[in-house]
Amino acid sequence: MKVTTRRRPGRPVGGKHVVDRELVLDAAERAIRREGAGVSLEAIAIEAGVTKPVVYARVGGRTEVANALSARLANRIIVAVGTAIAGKPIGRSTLVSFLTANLEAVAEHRDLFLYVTGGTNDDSPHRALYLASQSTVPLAAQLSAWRTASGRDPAISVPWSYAIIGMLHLTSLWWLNESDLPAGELAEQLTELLWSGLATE
Amino acid sequence: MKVTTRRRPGRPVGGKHVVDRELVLDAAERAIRREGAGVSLEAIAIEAGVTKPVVYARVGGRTEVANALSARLANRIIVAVGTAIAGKPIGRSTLVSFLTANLEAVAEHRDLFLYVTGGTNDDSPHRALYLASQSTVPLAAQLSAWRTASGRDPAISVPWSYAIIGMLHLTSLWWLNESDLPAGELAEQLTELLWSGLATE
DNA sequence: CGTCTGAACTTACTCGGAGTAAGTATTACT
DNA sequence: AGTAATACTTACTCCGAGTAAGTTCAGACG
Repeated sequence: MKVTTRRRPGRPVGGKHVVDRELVLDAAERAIRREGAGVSLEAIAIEAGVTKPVVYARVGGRTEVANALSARLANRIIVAVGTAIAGKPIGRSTLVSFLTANLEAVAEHRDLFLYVTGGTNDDSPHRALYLASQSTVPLAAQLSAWRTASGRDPAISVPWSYAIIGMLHLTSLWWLNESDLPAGELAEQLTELLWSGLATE
Repeated sequence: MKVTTRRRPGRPVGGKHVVDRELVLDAAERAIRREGAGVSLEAIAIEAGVTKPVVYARVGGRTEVANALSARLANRIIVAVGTAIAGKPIGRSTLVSFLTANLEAVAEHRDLFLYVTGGTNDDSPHRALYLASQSTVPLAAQLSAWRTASGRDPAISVPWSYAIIGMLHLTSLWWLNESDLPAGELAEQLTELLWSGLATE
């Protein structure tokens, strides 16, 4: 006999949603942890204790799930980074903290990061941008304010933000898969490039 | 009556391959140009004038096709960049040329770039790294030689290469989709970051 | 010259996942 | 009580990846 007696069709007793959007996304994260980045929507639904159409009703199809998880991940990273550099003035050591916090956050949510970056559907370029933009917005704001404060052109901050996020993105991917450097060390190396530039001076 | 009488089953008259690997990849590029990054293998096969199993025999499944096209794209970029900066010593203006050539090459092969970066299958993180590594290898060699020549630590050049490629990668994506800056201008902005760094000095 | 083996294809599947239509049980309203 | 709306599940369709089996031609061997 089966352990899990599947829920019968029909409205559930109590009349209320059996799971809400957040619970579906929680389930999605667990499913990703278990099965890797290639999870099917059905697996996510089962993990949430419901069936596919419920997932569609709460959050949407594959793209929407991925976007929602992107938002979650971006948010966690932003929070982690925010607390790591809270109060510090912009400077070299703050940059190290920023990068370290980023790397550590990515490592902590490894599977989620791979799921989100490893586009499982066609328009993953768009999602890559979507994910990136969530991270770039606050970063660009910071940069812009900083440049303005030091009397330099702030217009450059948008492309610079994409540049920095992209740099972190690929470096993280490489680091997670093929390197065993400590996060702090890699952060230091990236800081060297980002803060001082290539120039020999 | 049909225009194209489909090839009959059986060995073709003449007994030789009707298309080789390169022709299949050419067809893949055309198919991508026509249908965008979401092309099916069947569409590629038809474009090549054959059927799916031939594509499998010549180059392989989706992943292999994507990898092969990655290699092509990476190669073209490397060549374009190589001729753009041939002979020039490493320096700020060479960096501008490097970045401009990269951006222009990516723009020229827009669809291919989106196909390759927009992983259509599960392990696109791995392919992203694969694509990246092809670009990073020569770059890392350059950087390493340069750092050695100027008496500095060359070990840093691998992560730096990934950093630079990643930066270019995401910036290109953003530029292709949501910006209309001239390539040279964006290259100038990136150079400012990459050469001089964030530091105010 | 006929036959047999292997090469180079196509046809025709299977398999799995995304997305959707239709059915069923419960609640809420009149 | 009877009806409408709600919140599910079942049971599809559709499409693409990948593969097994069938078909035709070339070359070798008698």
